Amino acid sequence: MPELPEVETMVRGIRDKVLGTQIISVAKPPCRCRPLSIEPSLREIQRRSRGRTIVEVSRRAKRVILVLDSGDRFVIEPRMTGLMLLEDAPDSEHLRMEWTLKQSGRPRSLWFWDRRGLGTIRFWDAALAAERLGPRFLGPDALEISPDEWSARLQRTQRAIKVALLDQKLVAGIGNLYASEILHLARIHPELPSSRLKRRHIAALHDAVQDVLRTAIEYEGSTLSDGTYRNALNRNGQYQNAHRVYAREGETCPTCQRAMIRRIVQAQRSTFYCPQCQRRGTRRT
DNA sequence: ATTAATGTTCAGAA
DNA sequence: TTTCTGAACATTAA
Repeated sequence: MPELPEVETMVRGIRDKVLGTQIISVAKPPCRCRPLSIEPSLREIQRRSRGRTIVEVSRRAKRVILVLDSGDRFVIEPRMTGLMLLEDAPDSEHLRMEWTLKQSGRPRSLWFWDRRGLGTIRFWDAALAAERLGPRFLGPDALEISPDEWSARLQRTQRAIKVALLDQKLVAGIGNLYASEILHLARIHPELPSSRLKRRHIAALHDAVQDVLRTAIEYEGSTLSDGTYRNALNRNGQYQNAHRVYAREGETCPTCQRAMIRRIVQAQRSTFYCPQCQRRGTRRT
């Protein structure tokens, strides 16, 4: 499920061990599953990355970025089930990429593990990365956008607010799970058209995004019942225990303690909300 | 045993 | 132009 908090956790988990190391080699481990989507060819990536030093480990939206001293960079997109790992993976069957790094003279492996195999790895120079990670493709990071910017961007679409929050070009980093959590905390009905949000909605949304995403990062992300997501040391996240509505259909709302959490489908994906706390109308609280 | 559902993204259709 | 649909894939729950 890597959304912003999970990807940030991956970055924090590997940064200290990876920063300043030299790349000895890059390889696709023998794995009987379908080939990893990479660009350009593995051969060219190997040629341009061998011997280079990793000078930055960062995140852009839901992507992990490894910047090399040449200015080239790996842009890793975990999509549904991808993980960056320094320790043992859940299984060896789905290891898709291995970086062998030289850390104070000794080799050390960094892995990209991905069960469903929808993740991608791109190797781009600085200019191409600036283009592909720029405003034409991705909106501002969800943790950095200001209330005014929220307002301007939400005004531009009639889609339901829950659907709009998943549009990475509008704002980058929020996924299906955190969209429900954020709207519940902000007390906004998920089907409210984005362009109809009032100033107080925007203020509440901005605060809820900050609150939910920052707390989720502190908890090292959410590990769902399928157990796929783990942090870089292969441990579970803990934020799932703090979920207010996600996957809690039928449970009592933690805010009002009265209504039952409801599940609806929007844009073919589950949305969870409290019909009591999150009203479409113009009323407050 | 089929079918539906799962966190994401993108191409192509409406 | 904007919005919607389905597909990519692997695995589990119903």
